[in-house]
Amino acid sequence: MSEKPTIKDVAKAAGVSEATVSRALSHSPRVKRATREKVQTVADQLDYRPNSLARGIRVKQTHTLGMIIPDILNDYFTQLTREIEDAAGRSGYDVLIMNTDESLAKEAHALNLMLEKQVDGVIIASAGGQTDYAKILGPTPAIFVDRMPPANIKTPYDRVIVDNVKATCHIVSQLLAQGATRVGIINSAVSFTATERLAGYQQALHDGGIALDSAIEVAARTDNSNVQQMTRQLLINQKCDGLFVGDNTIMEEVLRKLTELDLPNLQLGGFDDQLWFDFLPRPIVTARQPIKQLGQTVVDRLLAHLADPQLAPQEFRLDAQIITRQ
Amino acid sequence: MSEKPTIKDVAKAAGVSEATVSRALSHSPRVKRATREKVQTVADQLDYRPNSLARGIRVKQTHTLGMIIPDILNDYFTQLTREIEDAAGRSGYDVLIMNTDESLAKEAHALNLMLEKQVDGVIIASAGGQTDYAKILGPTPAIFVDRMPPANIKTPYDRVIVDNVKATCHIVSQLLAQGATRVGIINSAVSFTATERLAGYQQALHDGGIALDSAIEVAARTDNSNVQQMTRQLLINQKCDGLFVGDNTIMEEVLRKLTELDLPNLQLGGFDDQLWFDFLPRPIVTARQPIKQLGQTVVDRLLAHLADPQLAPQEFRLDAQIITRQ
DNA sequence: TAAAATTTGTAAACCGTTTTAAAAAAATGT
DNA sequence: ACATTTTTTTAAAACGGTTTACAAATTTTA
Repeated sequence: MSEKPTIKDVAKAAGVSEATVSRALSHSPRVKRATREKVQTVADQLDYRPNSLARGIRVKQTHTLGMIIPDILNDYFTQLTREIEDAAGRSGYDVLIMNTDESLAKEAHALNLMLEKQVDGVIIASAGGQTDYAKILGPTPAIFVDRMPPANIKTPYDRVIVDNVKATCHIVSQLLAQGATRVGIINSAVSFTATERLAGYQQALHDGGIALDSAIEVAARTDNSNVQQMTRQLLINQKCDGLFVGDNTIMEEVLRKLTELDLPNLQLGGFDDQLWFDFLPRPIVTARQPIKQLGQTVVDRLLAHLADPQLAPQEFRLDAQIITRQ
Repeated sequence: MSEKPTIKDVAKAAGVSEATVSRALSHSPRVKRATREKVQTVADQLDYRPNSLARGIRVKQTHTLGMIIPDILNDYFTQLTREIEDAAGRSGYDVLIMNTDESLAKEAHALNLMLEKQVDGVIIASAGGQTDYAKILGPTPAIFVDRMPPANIKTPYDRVIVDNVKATCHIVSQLLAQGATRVGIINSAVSFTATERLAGYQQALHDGGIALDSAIEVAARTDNSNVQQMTRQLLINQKCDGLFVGDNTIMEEVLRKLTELDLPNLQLGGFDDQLWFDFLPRPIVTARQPIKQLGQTVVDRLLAHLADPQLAPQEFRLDAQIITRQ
């Protein structure tokens, strides 16, 4: 009871050698049926569970993938995580999840931990920064999803991502179609996706024949109070009648501010869809990402790289679905 | 490049023995400063990272805790996970997270995986069912949080949980105080917390001098359409002017149904607080759990059990905070 | 029935690290 | 300078599995 049984204990109890137990439990064909059954029952009875550390060190693979997400409180990433877990599970792989809270230090820690635990491959939604992933990862395969590494750093990895430019362009165009004449944007300053979404915003204004107004275009997020202040700035001072919000977490602060301001005619749009947007008193135009497909693609490609390390890196762009409410 | 460096490579490159490298990198005092520095630079230069599987098998601990949650899409559990990760990190422990999607099969798989990976202890929010945790876990310490194992199964483990009875009683009493005269309940049928919340509901009615009406009291959840149907049943057919909702996920379905029904005078309350409840057109009375404190307690106790396996199991009841809006 | 082919079991090597015990080197005391 | 103590380093033995090479047992073939 106080010590975990090892393969040795099972072998002794079953009256066979350790190697036989190993073969029996891994369903090797080179063992008599009667023997296998005997070993199996003894193992069950002892509650024997092979030590995967010992196995991993010998066979040099763990059938485990690492997944690094920047914000476990963000619904988008939890949904993505779930889909990736599912897809990996279907292929017999388990997933180690670590959250970095958008911190580079935590990301480095998570990456190190996973490599030390000898994951077979890692899935990264980057926290940004100038990390040299190739140097850290060494020969371990990896793939990026949603949050890419900075563009100035060369990476030999696959990238799976939604077409942010196109989707944002659609959303903003929709706001205009719904009657907005002056659309502002609140965007997160740093991330890879933010840059693309800004481009989509600009594209939509251009397509709509609307001159860019630098006063309403640039908006960097630093903290929550900042967002509320910017909301006021854009909607009251700048008199915007349309607003595009760059992501989930910013949207929450915007909505909070909107409960104070009385602006029934504002046309609101944002990236990432949430279930509860349906319950709000005001319709929001959103981009719903094909999360299941993203997850499946990520896992398929990573496993393909495990099977063939020579596989050339590639970028996958999927289309988001635009949700208009009323 | 194509092979990961081992301690042997470092030893050879530094011109010392493997044992010395091991000591140097683990900051053992039994190594000369000059030697340590030399080893360190060689290790850095080779991008050497110790194989934690190999270490784990030798030292018989991994400094890793496993955490099993029943629903990664449920905000409550992601918040709890984050707090537990933080608390564990402060004590030098890492956390392996696995999601069971409320499935007993996945829970069993997750538990097995963690034990095979030799986690030092496991934190469980149970998916219910009649699992004999003590048998599965063997000598590995564990602790339960929020979702307890079924009451008829004896477990030698700590339990950390909010006082569901008291909190629910408060919420329902508040609904009554706000003018409700006939309060219904929609509860999840199976879980441990559901039973307690039902008791709290009954208590509040009793305290308010209101007779129990079996027609509105019992409500089991099976699937989503079921919830919407029950909402209609209680609010229209049974003419309830107050409603208590047993958890997060049920609340979403109730709110969806409420967008169809025109019931401005309904007094609504539910367990678990969400940020976005603030943005809804209707105020909701909720119980906000002391998640940070729950997480810290869980980790503290689990680590205490690691240090002293003899420590007697204990139950910790924390109070939830009742949030009334307007 | 002997020889060959096949199946099954055994012992030993191996994976990468830590640790124990012993040896080597350096420091101290006389 | 030599004996003794102290500090560093090393070689070898774990840790718990898997796998390989090989021997033994069994079955098939001649």
